[in-house]
Amino acid sequence: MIKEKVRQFVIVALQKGQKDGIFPEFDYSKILITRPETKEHGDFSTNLSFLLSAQFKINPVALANNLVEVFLETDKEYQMFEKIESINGFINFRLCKDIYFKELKEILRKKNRYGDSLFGKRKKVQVEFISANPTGPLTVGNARGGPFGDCLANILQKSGFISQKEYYVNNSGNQIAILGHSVLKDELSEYKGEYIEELHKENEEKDPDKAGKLAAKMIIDRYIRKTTDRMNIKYDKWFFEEELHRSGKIKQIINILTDKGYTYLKDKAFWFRSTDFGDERDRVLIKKDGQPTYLAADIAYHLNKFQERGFDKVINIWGADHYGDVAGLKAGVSAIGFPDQLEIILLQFVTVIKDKEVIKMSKRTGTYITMDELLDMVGSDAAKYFFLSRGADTHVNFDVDLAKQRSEANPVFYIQYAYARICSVLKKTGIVSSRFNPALLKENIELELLKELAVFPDIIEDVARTYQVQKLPQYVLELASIFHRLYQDCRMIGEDKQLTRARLNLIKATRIVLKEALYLMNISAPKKM
RNA sequence: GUGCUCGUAGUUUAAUGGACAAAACACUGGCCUCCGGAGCCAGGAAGUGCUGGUUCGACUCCAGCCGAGCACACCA
Repeated sequence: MIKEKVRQFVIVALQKGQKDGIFPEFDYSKILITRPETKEHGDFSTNLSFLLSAQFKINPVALANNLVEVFLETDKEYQMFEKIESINGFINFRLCKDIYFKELKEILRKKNRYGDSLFGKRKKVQVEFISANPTGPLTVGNARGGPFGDCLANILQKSGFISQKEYYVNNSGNQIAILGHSVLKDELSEYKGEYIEELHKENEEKDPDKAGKLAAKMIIDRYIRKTTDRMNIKYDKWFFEEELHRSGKIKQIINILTDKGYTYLKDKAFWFRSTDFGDERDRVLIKKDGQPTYLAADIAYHLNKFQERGFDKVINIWGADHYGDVAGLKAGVSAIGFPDQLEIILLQFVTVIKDKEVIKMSKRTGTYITMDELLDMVGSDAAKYFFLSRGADTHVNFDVDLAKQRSEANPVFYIQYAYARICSVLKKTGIVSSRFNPALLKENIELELLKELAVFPDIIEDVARTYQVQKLPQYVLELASIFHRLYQDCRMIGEDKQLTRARLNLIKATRIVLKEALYLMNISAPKKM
């Protein structure tokens, strides 16, 4: 990664300066290497002088000037930079073009493995997402976690983790009984909607529990799975809660917690002392009617994840309505000996607006917009891009009436168009020799594209580190934009054979990165549109 | 009432405490005898809910207030 090379250079130069007695000891981990917003500020810049000035009470601007001299001196040996200068206390670096030319060859050589890293150290990580209750079709709100979890798992895999995708099916407990009653349409019926009508017609069971279980199975197969299939999400495993009850795992977890002394009996219920692990109140494991709670099953489920299946890390992507459960489950996971290995990402709710009114989503009242309806309206790629490009904490607004109209202008098509254009040019020219002289790429826009391509590995690692998935769609949009500008300004296939070959290799590299980024987002990369 | 999340151009969203707040859509004007016009160029448009504070520097951190969503179960 080019950014890391810059960081290493800065550290080496600093150490040299310290040896010469120019600078005092300093914590290098605080050094920030960033890409400036404007090109005039170079390829990378550092806040180093501000850090040092705060710590040692020196004027940052003067310090920056000194640092530049030290850097320039060090660079005589390394020959990495075209320009190092200080502006307003920032130190800006412009790298030699050779570095980028080498990176271009690297992309062409590594192909779709460009951006792969060992960041994850082959640790096993599980990403669990959507996991909506099997009591109805996926709503737009439920489905937000789909693209997010899918993309995050893909990026973690690319970053050297062994990642798996899982859907947890809560096919036990009260809600399944209620679903049964709803299918039977008796006086305890609650869920409403077309799918209930359909299940009601087909149902032959008399017993509400059995009817509910069967209905849940059908809802998974017929509705939920169909929707995840339409989004092309491939789960490694669908885990059924029922399994935990059947195999006695819940009893086991209660025994484990009891043996460790974290449980007690109160008001005829059996409690988990979760306050020992930072929770604000204790939680019930077994209700006074003898039935285990959802939490008991969930802790058992996580014991299975960590102990039986050996995941080093588990990332659960939940809707924000489950906020109240986070502390309880984290306490449970800590109690069974896996503290700090569970991450829970909460996705804020999607507000659906129709006819300028906010629709309250509820499967019980039957008012909701299903993900399938959204997919019918805008298609899978546009829907995925829409959700992916927003941060987890954002309260997304989704206007159904604008969806269709907006979808035609969805940036995803702009990105796919860039990909299709490249494919079209390369199809026209046939096989392109990989022997070319990158130094012929002299136009500013060519260099700009080259620099943007070289950022891809940074973006991947950044997402793997922060889970800020929206950085990837943003990056690809920028990349596509630079390509379109290049395409407008420069002829790819021209008189000059050498230049043509260099340019074709440049767009070949662009195609590699675009394709990989689209793959990670699970968005299609059409050769023709 | 308490806790969590959020409040940024007309709209939908970006912005590890860093440079003049960035894009897309919409709007206005322009660009193909030439590799795909689903494209390109130019322009107007917010100073980040409000009031203070911390800092060399705040959309970002802190306090208070206003507004929105969610949660505060022996439901899942």
